[in-house]
Amino acid sequence: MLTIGTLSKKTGTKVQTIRYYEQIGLMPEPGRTEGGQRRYDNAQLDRLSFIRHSRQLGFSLDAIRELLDLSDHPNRPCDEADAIARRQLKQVEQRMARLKALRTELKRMVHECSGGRMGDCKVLEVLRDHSECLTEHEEIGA
Amino acid sequence: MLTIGTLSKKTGTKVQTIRYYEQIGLMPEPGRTEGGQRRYDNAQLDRLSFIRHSRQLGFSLDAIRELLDLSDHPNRPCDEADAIARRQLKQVEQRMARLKALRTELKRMVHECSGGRMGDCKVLEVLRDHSECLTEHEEIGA
DNA sequence: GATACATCCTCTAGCCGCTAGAGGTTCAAG
DNA sequence: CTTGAACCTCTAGCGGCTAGAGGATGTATC
Repeated sequence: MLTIGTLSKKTGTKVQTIRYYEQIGLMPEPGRTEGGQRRYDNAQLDRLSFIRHSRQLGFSLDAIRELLDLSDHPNRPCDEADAIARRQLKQVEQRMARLKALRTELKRMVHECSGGRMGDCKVLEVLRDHSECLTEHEEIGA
Repeated sequence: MLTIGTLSKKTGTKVQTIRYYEQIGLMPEPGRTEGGQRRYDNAQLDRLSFIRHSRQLGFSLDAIRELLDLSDHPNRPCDEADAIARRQLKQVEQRMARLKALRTELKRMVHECSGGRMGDCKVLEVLRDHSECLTEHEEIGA
């Protein structure tokens, strides 16, 4: 039986985050001591590790919820889990493409700035005038 | 004189967002009609374009605030603006590196899954067991 | 001048995924 | 039996918006 603190250390998840996952129904309600403190078993440790690892790979909590559901039905075909992972891969690739465009533009800004006064600063000039940009970039909320 | 709706269309910023920028002090309080509706001039249009473009390049609202301040002092040396842009470039590069690791891992997951049942699903297996990962990846909050 | 109706106003609350802090209780070691 | 670290609940906040309720204004047309 693990305390929430031990679980926290074992999985690298903050205590508050574990309670948060319980609150939103991602983690089940654990048993309690007489005094009301949470006690976890190994199944719950595995579940939290799964969640944590999925988060590291960038899955949303909603996607993780789906994956956890799927993993409870070992006899169903696994296309669905596969589809979720593919979706995530696609998102990562899109984000990378956007960042690449940003990087190009930022690099250009920084290179062209040769350390004069603000009035002639290339950085500020580029920010003022989008038409100076070579690439399309639609970051915001990515 | 522009209405908020016109400003919204010209800059591609939602009306609510413009009001939000005013609320947090990023946009100045504009003039008003007798009836209390906002009216904007060209200086404000330029300022919002600057903000919008900076957001597209991934700058935080705080960074933009600094950049706007700097751009009001054309005689100061431009190192500071330069530094902010370099910082942003660095962040973008870090994010890209992280995403690259994620992509590798996700690709592997998806490739190894050959469409059996959930019980044998490689996707779920990898998520269950971090030690199967080849790369380090510490996404979460990136 | 009346009417219609698009656009504007303020205000509140919600999104994601946590994180922090106040103020109080429980547990385990010595 | 005392200490003090770790636990508890609850509320509020982060960034950067976004959505909706419920009402006022502005402009074009008749």
